[in-house]
Amino acid sequence: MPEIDIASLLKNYGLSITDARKMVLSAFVKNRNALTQRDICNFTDTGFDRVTIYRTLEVFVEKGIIHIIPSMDTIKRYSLVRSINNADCYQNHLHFLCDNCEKTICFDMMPVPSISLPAGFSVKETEVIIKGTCKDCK
Amino acid sequence: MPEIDIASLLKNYGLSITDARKMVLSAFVKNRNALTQRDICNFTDTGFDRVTIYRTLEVFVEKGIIHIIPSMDTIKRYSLVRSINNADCYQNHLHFLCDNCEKTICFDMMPVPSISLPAGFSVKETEVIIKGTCKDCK
DNA sequence: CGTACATTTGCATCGTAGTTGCAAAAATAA
DNA sequence: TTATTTTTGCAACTACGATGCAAATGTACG
Repeated sequence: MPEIDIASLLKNYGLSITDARKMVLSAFVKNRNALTQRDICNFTDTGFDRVTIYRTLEVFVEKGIIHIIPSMDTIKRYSLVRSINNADCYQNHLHFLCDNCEKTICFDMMPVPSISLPAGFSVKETEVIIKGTCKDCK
Repeated sequence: MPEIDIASLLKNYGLSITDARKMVLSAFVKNRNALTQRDICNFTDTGFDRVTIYRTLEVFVEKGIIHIIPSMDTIKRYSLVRSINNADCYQNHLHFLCDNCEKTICFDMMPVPSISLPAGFSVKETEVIIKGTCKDCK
């Protein structure tokens, strides 16, 4: 039963269990792509208010359940945090942006090569955005 | 004389030479960090209209003079295209985001390791965003 | 150098993503 | 079940960015 998993997942993150949160979290669990507030409102078509979705996404980011994917336009995109952290606990995220279907596909399971920076720069997180054509569009 | 360089640079890109374009381009040439429309309006304090700056940035992106840096918020950030393209003409961009001073620093001169994706995905451009603390803030 | 045409700029206006305050509703704890 | 805390929904607001159009500026050519 997925319902139970979602609810206990919320509990594990120290969040109270509400219909909106269950809905948003399962949207991410079921979907490999990045999601926007609009995606979530439209796709599931449950009648939650925009503001509720915004606030739910905000809380999920604070708790480290999802993260914001850097993007070129002015729309915030989110995806589940599934990255393999390396020995130093840096977070690495890898996403693919298809310039045809415009989907953002998560490749967090793939290793991101570490990049050495000049002295004095400390690294907390690495985001790799690869642009091109995805396998469904080619 | 920097004026002349800027003007001929515009000409080389097939653009007519106007005060607004000279101002915006020199802002990028003089600045190693990423710039927003607001940065450009505030920093130089020449009285160009917001819209003029937006349109200038748009034209510069089309001509390949600057590019949009993926970001986590809803503000568009731009920086000069200075990347070394590899043999296959992929564009690689590397930027550092300081979580203290919030500057976006361009490291386009550094090589970006190539990442192999599953079959069927073709790569046109790679954007690497490294988050952490910059050398001035540590 | 001055005129004619093309391009760019500024103003007003609009669209939309995201935010905030507050009262009602729902969740948690006792 | 009740009391307290948290979350939700509504309304209103902010800010970035986009668009249409007339005035101003740039370019090309005689």
